[in-house]
Amino acid sequence: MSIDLLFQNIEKHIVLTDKEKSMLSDFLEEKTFRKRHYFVQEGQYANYSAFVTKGCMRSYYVDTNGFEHILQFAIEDWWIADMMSYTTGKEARLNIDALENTEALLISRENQLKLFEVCPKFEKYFRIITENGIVSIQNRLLENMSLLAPERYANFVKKYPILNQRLPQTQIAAFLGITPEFLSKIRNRG
Amino acid sequence: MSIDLLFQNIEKHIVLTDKEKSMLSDFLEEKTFRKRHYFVQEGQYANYSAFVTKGCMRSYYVDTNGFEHILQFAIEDWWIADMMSYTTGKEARLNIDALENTEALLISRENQLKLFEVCPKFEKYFRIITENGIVSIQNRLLENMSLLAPERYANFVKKYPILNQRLPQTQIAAFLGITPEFLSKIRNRG
DNA sequence: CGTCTATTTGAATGTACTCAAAAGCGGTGG
DNA sequence: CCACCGCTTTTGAGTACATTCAAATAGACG
Repeated sequence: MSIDLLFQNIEKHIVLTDKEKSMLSDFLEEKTFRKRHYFVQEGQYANYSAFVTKGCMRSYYVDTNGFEHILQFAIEDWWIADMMSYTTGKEARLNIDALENTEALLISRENQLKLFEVCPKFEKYFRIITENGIVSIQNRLLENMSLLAPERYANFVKKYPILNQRLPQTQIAAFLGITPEFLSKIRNRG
Repeated sequence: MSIDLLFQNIEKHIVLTDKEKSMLSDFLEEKTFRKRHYFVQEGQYANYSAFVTKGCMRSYYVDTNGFEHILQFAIEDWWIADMMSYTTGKEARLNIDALENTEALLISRENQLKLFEVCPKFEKYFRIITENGIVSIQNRLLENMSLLAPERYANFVKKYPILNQRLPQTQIAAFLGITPEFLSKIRNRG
């Protein structure tokens, strides 16, 4: 069962009883996204968060010149959402779509908050992974500010070797904040 | 009382009883930092988080060439910490110091976690402000990737007019990810 | 095999940096 | 009150990193 992946993920941080597992399970929806299909589109109320159990999704911002800037990739065992829309209820500014055929477990913000009331353990779990998320994006921001593109790419390969194999170069470039042409030059020289 | 500022901050998100307030109060330490003095230094175990009640602090990373990159400013009513060290217990990679004479309320990670056990409301509060923190830093990362320096500066002025008045140009430049010389050129018509 | 997309390569360009020097500003002591 | 010191800001010329645009090549997929 794909939900076991989520249970395992949660149990890295807190311990769950069978009852809590089934409670959580009741609050989730399973959904598949075919390659290129959207989970979230800019302008929508994106009140769902997705836990990927198979495949790969990405969240990205399209700037005023039409360029895409990727905030996050989510392969198996990762959560992805437009946190702004999800937590505040405002219109999403991000798009989230599937880079591969993808299976995910969805939870609505409403259900998530209910879950927190019924069982504060889950609030602890999300507090912890949100803390981890902050640390990770802070690191990324500092890397972007302090390193040149070839170094950022080297770090990316080191940190996410699987993504480097699995994703097309355009996507990696849009994550690193450089053009695909320049990434090509980095790969084939320095 | 300076702790009232914190209570007000918390009560934007959850409701506190007097008992809970005094409980929180017992877990906090009041501390002052003179201008240029450190709250956290790279290499330390930075197991305290600070809520600034007066003055201004900054967290920053010093890269291998000795350049400072500012992650966050914290004036009155803001929390600041090396989240990585605070949450994982590892050695800090950031420095945090006072840009002005500063007063802050400190909470140790240990006490914070105790507080969560005694009263899950506080875990909710920190879950919420951590969510808000993610949204804010995600926006900043996307701005850095999609905007030119003059636009980033314009947004900074619009978003933090007080900081723009209150901070020296070198600090703002180190936050925006540009050199002080270039910020000078932007300000004087660029 | 043909079409569509992704990648490679190169020349010209742009954004921001480096380095250096000058000018402004604030605090301190004479 | 003025003179000096240290620090920040300004300004300019030359340079580095990365982009843009265009065209050629390679891959993927029906």
